[in-house]
Amino acid sequence: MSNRRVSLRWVAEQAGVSPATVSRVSRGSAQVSPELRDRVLRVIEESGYRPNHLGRALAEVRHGALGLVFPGLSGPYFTELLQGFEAEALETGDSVLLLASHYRADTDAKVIDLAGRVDGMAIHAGTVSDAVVEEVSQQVRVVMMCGTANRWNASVSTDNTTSGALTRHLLVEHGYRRLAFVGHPEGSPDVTSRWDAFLAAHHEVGVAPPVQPVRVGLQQSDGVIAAERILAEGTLPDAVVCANDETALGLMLCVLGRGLRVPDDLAVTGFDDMNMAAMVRPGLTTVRQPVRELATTTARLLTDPDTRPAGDLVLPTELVLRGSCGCRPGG
Amino acid sequence: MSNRRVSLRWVAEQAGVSPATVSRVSRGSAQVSPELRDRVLRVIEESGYRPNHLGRALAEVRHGALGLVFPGLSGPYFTELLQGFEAEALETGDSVLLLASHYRADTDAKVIDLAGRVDGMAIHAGTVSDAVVEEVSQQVRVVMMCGTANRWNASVSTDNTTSGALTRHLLVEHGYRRLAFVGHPEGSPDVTSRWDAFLAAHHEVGVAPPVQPVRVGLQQSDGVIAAERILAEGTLPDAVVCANDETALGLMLCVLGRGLRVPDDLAVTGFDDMNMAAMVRPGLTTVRQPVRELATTTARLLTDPDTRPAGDLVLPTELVLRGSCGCRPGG
DNA sequence: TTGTATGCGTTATCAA
DNA sequence: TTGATAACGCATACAA
Repeated sequence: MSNRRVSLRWVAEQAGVSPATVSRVSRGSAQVSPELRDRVLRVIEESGYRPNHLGRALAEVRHGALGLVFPGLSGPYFTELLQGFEAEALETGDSVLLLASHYRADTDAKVIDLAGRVDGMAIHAGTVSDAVVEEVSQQVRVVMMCGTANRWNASVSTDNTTSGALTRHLLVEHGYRRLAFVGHPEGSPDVTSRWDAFLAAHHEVGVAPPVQPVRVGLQQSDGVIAAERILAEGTLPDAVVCANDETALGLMLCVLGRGLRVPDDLAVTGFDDMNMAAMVRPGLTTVRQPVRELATTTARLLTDPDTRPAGDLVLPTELVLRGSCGCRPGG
Repeated sequence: MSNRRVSLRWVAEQAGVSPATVSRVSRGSAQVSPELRDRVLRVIEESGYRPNHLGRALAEVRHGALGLVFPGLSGPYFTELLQGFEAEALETGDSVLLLASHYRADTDAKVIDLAGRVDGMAIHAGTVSDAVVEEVSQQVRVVMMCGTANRWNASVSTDNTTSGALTRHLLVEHGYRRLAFVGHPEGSPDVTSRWDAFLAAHHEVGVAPPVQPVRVGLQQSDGVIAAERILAEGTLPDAVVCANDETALGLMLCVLGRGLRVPDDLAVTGFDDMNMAAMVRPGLTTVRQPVRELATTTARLLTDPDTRPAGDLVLPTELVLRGSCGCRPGG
């Protein structure tokens, strides 16, 4: 019977050995004579003994858990990040403690509390204050996702400047002159970089950028909202650069639903290269970002014993040309 | 300085009081004279002392954490479930340990391990074997999501039979005769119920159902695959009932991209009523399922001290008629 | 190889 | 009100 009263000490008594011996057998940490080993193993088997996690963690000074801090959870981006992180943590036998800030006021306290329950934590940029990041960085190993490293931790992000290459492509190859940008630059460091790259490309090429981005969130429904806002204005832009694929897809869906043609009436681009980008018609021109690798790399930095703060690690991204920008006409 | 060597005992020595007194002050569990209280508080403040989670949990025999076990993480459905659960857990100060099975072989072991780290766990149906569910149910409080209760735990699910009402609507109100079903009935209990209700409705009305469902997964890209499979066949069905909104949206996207008209050439329905369902054109006819409530209810059952296994709790669902089935022509 | 004893950081019981 | 002291369950130096 898997009675919950079975402790290591209880097993020791039953087997007629010392607690230390049971511990050794249980974790295979040292040599034990076959005879005693069998006796202990039998009792463990019959009693369904399982080492108590808290006792072990307290003695080992190790939680066997990793923390993951996000602003929110919605959308395929966070899903992929979460999935990759969790899968990687699973490999090393670590549990994953998830914390979403939901932009609540008491997030700092929650993060600090979380730090007391894990061996390391990944924090997505734009989620908690720098002060708190610094505080927990001194307590547990921390890796920033999509942000920048500080003195005590490392960071992993992807190259957002490809957003500039994409913009140049639209401006130079296709000769578009009026571009719109959909996204909230103040909302997240990633969007900030993409908007900056978007502006820089305009200046390089010598075309006037829009004075304002269309400030919406990063969900698919935000793309629909953006579309309606853009359609409500007098003249249509030549192309709209969305901060991510989700909004691009929502926007395309809405625009196509109104009978407009993409890219003929309006070119559309995204960022991420998520599954659906290749499946819609026309295919979505976008920037491929290794989201899963971002997650697994982060987890590995947290897990690997002999890694130390290595500054900012930037993963490469890649421009992916499909039909929605005007390339491969008819494709 | 937030030196990590500060233990309760250390604080006690610094303040010149007993450990018990520090504990009392720290957690406000008993009356302490203002004088000693201030002394202790000052040391706590200056040292940045924080009670060690493991020590506390070990003594209190309480983890302050909830586990969440899913098959996978992808898609808005799980995202919403996760978000709701996490938010509710946050309310009571519980941490959330996330475990995705990824359909791996060692899932059972992981689930059993998880059970040793939490006070209660929510398990999504179709994730782990009944035997393991039973085993962990005797160890920690368990609530099944979208499954059925056993002797030791409760379950929360939503009413999938509305899928039958939806099918009848298609058959009776619109007079469609050839329906297709997109989803994998053997893949999850939810889809099983919806497929069953779909078949039952056909029998009720006296129309022959399709011999086979279009067996694909539940992601948006699966909807695209399903569309291609359906279009590849000779004749188009009158309507296609998708197991969830995601696949319905993917399917619609693909079908509209090919120049077909919804619902004129092909009616489409989903299940969930996620955000996008109301935003696409035509609006997606679907069944509204209270996903977030499903999650919060589950979390509350796990959290509330005076709840006990209450059998199966079924949340109501509601038929939502929009344009994609043929209702409100032109809407 | 095996056992003893101590520490990990709290909480809680029982005296004082 | 306060302080010893014994759990809680396990790991590990150290001794045998």
